[in-house]
Amino acid sequence: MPKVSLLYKENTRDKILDSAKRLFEHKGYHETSMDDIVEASGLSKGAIYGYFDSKEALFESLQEKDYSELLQAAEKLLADEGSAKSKLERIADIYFLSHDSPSREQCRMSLQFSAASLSMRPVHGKVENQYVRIHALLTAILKEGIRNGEFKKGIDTDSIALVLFSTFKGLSVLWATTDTEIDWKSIRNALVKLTLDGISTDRK
Amino acid sequence: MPKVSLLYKENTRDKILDSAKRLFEHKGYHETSMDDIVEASGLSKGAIYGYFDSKEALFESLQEKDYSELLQAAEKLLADEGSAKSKLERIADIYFLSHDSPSREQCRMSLQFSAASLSMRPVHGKVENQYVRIHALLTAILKEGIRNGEFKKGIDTDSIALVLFSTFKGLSVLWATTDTEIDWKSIRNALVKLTLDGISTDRK
Amino acid sequence: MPKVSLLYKENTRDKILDSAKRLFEHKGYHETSMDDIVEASGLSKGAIYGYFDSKEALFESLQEKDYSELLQAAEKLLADEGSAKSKLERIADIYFLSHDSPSREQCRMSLQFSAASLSMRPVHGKVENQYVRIHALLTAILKEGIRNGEFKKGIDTDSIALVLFSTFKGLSVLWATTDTEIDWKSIRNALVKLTLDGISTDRK
Amino acid sequence: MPKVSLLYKENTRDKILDSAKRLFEHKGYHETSMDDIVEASGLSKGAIYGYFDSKEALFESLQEKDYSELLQAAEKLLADEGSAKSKLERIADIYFLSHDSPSREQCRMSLQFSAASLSMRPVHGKVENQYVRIHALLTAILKEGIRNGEFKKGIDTDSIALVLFSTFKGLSVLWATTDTEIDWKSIRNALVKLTLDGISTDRK
DNA sequence: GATGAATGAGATTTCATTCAT
DNA sequence: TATGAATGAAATCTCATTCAT
Repeated sequence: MPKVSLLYKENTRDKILDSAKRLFEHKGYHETSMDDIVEASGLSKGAIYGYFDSKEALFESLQEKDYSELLQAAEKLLADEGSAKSKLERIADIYFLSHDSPSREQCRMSLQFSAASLSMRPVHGKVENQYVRIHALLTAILKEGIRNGEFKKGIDTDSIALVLFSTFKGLSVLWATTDTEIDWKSIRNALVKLTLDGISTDRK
Repeated sequence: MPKVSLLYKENTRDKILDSAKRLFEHKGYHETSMDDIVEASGLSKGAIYGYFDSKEALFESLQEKDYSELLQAAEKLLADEGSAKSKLERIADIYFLSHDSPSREQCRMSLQFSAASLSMRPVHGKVENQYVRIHALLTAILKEGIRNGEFKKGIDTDSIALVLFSTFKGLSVLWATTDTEIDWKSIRNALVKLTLDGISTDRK
Repeated sequence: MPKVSLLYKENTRDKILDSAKRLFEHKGYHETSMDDIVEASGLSKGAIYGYFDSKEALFESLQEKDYSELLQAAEKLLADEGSAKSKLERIADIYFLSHDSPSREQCRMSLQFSAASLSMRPVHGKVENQYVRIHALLTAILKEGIRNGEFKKGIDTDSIALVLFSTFKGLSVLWATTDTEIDWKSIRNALVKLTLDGISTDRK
Repeated sequence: MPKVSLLYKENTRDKILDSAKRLFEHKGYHETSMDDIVEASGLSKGAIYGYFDSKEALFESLQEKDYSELLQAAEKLLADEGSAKSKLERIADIYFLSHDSPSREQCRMSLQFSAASLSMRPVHGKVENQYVRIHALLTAILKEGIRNGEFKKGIDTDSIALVLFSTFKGLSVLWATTDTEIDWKSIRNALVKLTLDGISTDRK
C-alpha cells in the first residue's frame, strides 16, 4: 500500500514535470503559466503546489533531472574501457542525448537553463557545476590520451577541453534557435576529425 | 520643424537603449521592468513609450543594433586584403567584440536574444538571419582559402563553418553563464591551432 | 468536479454584473474603472477577471442580458391572446421594463449601449439586431391588426413601426438625460391615442 | 491687421473644431485622443491648448455650436408666418439639419452629447436646456394651432410635445446606431399624418 | 506665440500563490 | 488530500496636459 501510493506519487510528479517540460520547451519558461501546466497535466493547482513549492522549484527540478542524467552518463565513461579517442566520440553523443540526433526540444530546454542562470541563483549554480565537471572530465580524457600515447604531449588540455565543450554547447544553441536542419553525421565527423587531427599522435 | 534637434532625440533614444541594455544584461529581459528602465534612464514612462512602442520593441531595437554592427564588421572582412587564415582569426575577434576579451555583458545580451527567439518571432528572424549570413561568410572564407592554396581541397566547408560558428557561440554562452575566468589568448590559440592544423595545407 | 456549486458561481457572476451595472448607469462606462467595480463588488481584481475577460466583455454581458430579457418578453407577446391594440400597449410597457414607470437607470444603461455601438463592434451588432427584431415584431402586430380589421388597410406599416420604436427610444433617451419628471400615464395615453387614432378603423 | 489676425484665429479655431468633430463622430469622444486631433488638424498640441483649455472644453464648444444653431433656427419659426401645421413640419426638418435627409454624422454627434451628459455637468445642462426650450416651442406651436382652430381644443399639448420631441430624438439615435437605410420621405409623412390626424380639427 | 518632448497619474490586465471547503 | 476560486502585487501601457525652448 505504501508502495502503490509512492508509485502513484512518483507518477503524478512525473506527469507534472513532463507537462511542464513540454511547455517550457515549446513556449519558454516565462511564457508558460502555471495555468498552462495545470491544463496540460490535467491536475489541479493545489496538486501541483503539493509537489513543488513554486514555479521556480519546478523548473529547478527539471534542471536537476537533466543535469544528473547527463553527468552520470558522462562520468560513467571514465571508468569504461576504451581508447581516449572513442571516449571523446561517445561524450559528444551523450551531450546531445542522441538517438540519431539530439532533440531540438532538449536543446531548447538547455538554452532555458542557460538563460535562467542569469537570474536564478540555484540554476546558475548547476550550470556552473555542470561546466566544471564536464570540463574536468574532458581534461581527464585528454590527459589519459596523452598518458597512453594517443595524443600529443604538448597540447593545452585545459583550452582544448573548453573549446570542445563550447562547441557542443554552441551546436545545441544553434539547433535550438534556428530552423536549419543539421546533418549530425557530417558535423560529428568534421568535429572529430578536426580535433583528433589536431591532437593525435598518429600520422595517417 | 522639430523643436529639438534630431541629435537630441537620437541621444535620448540612446540613453534609453543604454539603460535598458545594462539592465537586461544584468537581470535579464523578464526580470527587468519598465519601471526599472524608467528609473535607470532618468526619463518618464511616457517619454520611453514615445520612443519605443513596447518593451518588446525596445528589446528588438537592441538586437537590431547588435546585429547590424556585428554583421557589418564581419562582412567588411571579406573585402579586406589578407590571407584566409588571418580573416578567420579576425572574425573570431569580431564575434566577441573584443577589446582584449569579449565583454561578459555582450555575451549575456546575446544569450538573451537566443532565449527570446523561442517566443518572439522578430527576434527569431534576426537570430536565424545572423546565423545564415555568418555561416555564408565563413564558408566563403574557407573556399577562398582553398582557392588560394591555404586550405586543403577535400574539406567539408559547410560543416567546418558550422562548427566554427558553434564554437564562437558556445564560448559566448559559457562566458555569459559561468563565473570562470577564460584566458582568451590561450583559447584563441587552441582554437586556431586546432582548426588550422586540421585544414591547412602547410605541414610544419 | 466544481468545488463550489454552479449556483455559487452564478451568484458571484451576478454580483459583479450588478455592481458594474450600477456604476455604469451612474457614471458611465468610461468613467467607471475596474477599481471602482472591484470596490463595489467586494471582490478582487483577479476574481473579476476570472469571470470576464475584460471590461468590455463585462459590458457586453450586461448588454446581452438586457437584450435577451427585452426580446424574450417582447416576442412572447406575439403568441399571446389579445387584440393588436392591446399588444401595442403592452409592448410599450415592456420596452421601458416598467413597474409603474421605466427606471431612469435602465434607460441610462440603454443609452450607454447606443453610444458604445459606435466603437464596439459586438455592441453595435446587438443594437442593430435588437432594432431589426423589434421592428419586425411591431410590423407583425400592425399587420395582424389590419388582418383582423382593427387597423386601416392603407397604413404604411414599416414606417409606423419605425416611428413607434423611435418614440420609445427617444423617450428612453430623454428620461436618461434629463431631470424632468415624466408623467408616464399621460405620455402613454397621448402616444397610444395619437397612434390608434391614426390607424384604427373604429370611428368613435 | 487685427481683423486679419482675428479671422485667422477664427479659422484656426474652426479647423480644430472641424477636425475634432469629424473624429468624435467617427470614433466617439473617448476613443479619440488629443493626438488624433493634432494629427487631423495639422496643428500642434500647444496650438490646440491655446484655443481650448481641455478636451472636454473642446467637446463642449462643439455642443454649444450645435445647440445654438438648432435653437436659433427653431425659435425663428415661431415668429414666422404660416400655419401651426406647417411649422410642425418644418421643425422636424430642422431637427435633423436636413438637406434631404439628416446626416448620420450629425446624429452621432448628438448621441455623444446625450451619452456625455451623464458625466459632464455642462453638457448635461445644455442637453436639458435644449429639451426644455424645444418642448416649450412645440407646446407654443400646438397652442397656437388650438387658438387659430387648426387643432382640437382638448389635446394634451404637454404630452404631445414631449412625444414629438422624443420621436425626433429616437429617430436620430436609430439613424446614428443602425446600418438601416431610412426612407425619410416616408417617415416624415407617416409621422406628420399620425400626429396631425390625431390632433387636427379638419375631417377629411 | 508655437512647438512637441516630456510628464506621471491612472487604467487595464496578468499570474504565482494561497486557503476555505 | 485535492480542489479551484480568490487574491493582490506588480506589470505594461495610455493619454490629457504642461512647459522649456
